[in-house]
Amino acid sequence: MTAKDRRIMALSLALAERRVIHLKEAAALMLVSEMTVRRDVAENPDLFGTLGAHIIPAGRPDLEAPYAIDRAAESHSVAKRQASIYALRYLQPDETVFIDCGSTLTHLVDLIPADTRLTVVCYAFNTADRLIAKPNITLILLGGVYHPTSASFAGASGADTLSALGINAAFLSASGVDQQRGVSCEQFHEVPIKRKAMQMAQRRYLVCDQSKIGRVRPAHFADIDDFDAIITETGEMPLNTKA
Amino acid sequence: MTAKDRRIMALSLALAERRVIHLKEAAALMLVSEMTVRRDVAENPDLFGTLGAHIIPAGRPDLEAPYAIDRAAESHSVAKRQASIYALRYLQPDETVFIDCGSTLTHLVDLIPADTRLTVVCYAFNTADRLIAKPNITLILLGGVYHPTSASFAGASGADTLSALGINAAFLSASGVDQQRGVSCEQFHEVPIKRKAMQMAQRRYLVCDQSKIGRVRPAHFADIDDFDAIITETGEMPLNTKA
DNA sequence: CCAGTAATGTTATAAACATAACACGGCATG
DNA sequence: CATGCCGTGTTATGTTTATAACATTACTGG
Repeated sequence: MTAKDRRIMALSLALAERRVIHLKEAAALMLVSEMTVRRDVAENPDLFGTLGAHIIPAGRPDLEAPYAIDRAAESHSVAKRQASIYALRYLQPDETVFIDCGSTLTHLVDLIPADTRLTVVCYAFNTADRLIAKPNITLILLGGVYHPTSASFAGASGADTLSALGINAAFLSASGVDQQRGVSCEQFHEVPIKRKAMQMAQRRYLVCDQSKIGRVRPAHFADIDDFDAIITETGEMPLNTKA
Repeated sequence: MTAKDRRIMALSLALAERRVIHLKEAAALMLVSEMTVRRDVAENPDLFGTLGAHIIPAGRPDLEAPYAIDRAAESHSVAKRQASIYALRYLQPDETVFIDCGSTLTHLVDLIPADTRLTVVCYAFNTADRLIAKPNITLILLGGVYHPTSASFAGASGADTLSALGINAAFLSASGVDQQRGVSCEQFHEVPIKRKAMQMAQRRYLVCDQSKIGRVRPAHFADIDDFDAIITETGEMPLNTKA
């Protein structure tokens, strides 16, 4: 048993350093046949996964699910992407911007050119994840307790940190936008951060797809004319008739 | 040009939802031949990468580099893993623990069983990343400005948040441990958080490999007998003769 | 409308990969 | 010291993937 154990140990180790390792490489590494490595991997599905002949760490629940176009349509990802393309025009280089959580704004992050220098404040894990990969971004993450439903962090210190920052533009997301009942989201814990970010920002943009218009969700956080513009897949609609 | 553009757009979109997509699936999705998708992918190496017939988002600098055993040996990963195995014994279920940044403790995180319920406080991105995947962990991330060198966040609010937490055990890392000159790390911004975490914790463990013993690094943050134990690949050495 | 070029598809062939079947050696247990 | 199991390697076979060459279609500028 011990030789085998050593192998799976070594393989986990190698995978901790690199994210993938090729079957052939792994076999050469521990001086056994590819077949043996295959069997090791197959026997430990909780540890290892595989993409063709490449061994990867386990826990990629996204691999199994076939990509359903309807699911993508349902989630309005094309609309979100398009809205983000419009929103990108409001993102000025060398500024400090706040980026809200939610899947819409991850598209915005993806669209930021690699050479754009920017300071970004965020509180969502998936947003931070993408920003870390970009070399010219200074990232400020608001911490707190992690909420899996929105992949975001929430806590008192987040709003505190925000108060000490000078923010040029805030990009907010919402899952409900109603003329009378204002702008709302699903999670209450997002509200204090959204509000504080809007308060601190010079410019406020709401980015969402048209399907959100007319909907009301539980957590209200702003009125429509608190924003300088609402940006959807059909373009921007200037507001701020208040000021 | 426009049809092609639409395709790479759609492919980016699909990859934003799932992390990988199979060549065949992608071809079916946009109603072109696999060959065309191959060419699309090959023409945009800055957007897409490939693992066999699986298309993945670009920016995996770890793929190209062949896995060098010497580099692994150099980084003492086996020793770190072993030290973490010993450290795991001090991790009690249902407690609140602090986990420091640094590659050693990412091993500890990897070793936490999936069914262990735990509240974990951390401030390193790679630590948080691994913890999010674990269902029974409540994660508290200390935010702040991101420092790429240590993949960690630093800021005043981190220490503040810590003061409001009750921590049972703190697992610290270090890159220098010297009998006379105490325990030190590379980055000064880690010091306030390390100190506060130690101050708040009931039990304090230093986890590092033997190569760190006798070394002194720039940022001093504790003395040796501030710890309840120092845990290395050879096992734990109880201390705290102070108390 | 035509030539020329870019984009896409098709096919052929080689390489890589997956899987099953069987062979060999060690090393426990009776 | 045989028996049988376990771990491992080898081989054979079919499938998938990679690449290049060529055929077809679509698009462009004149």
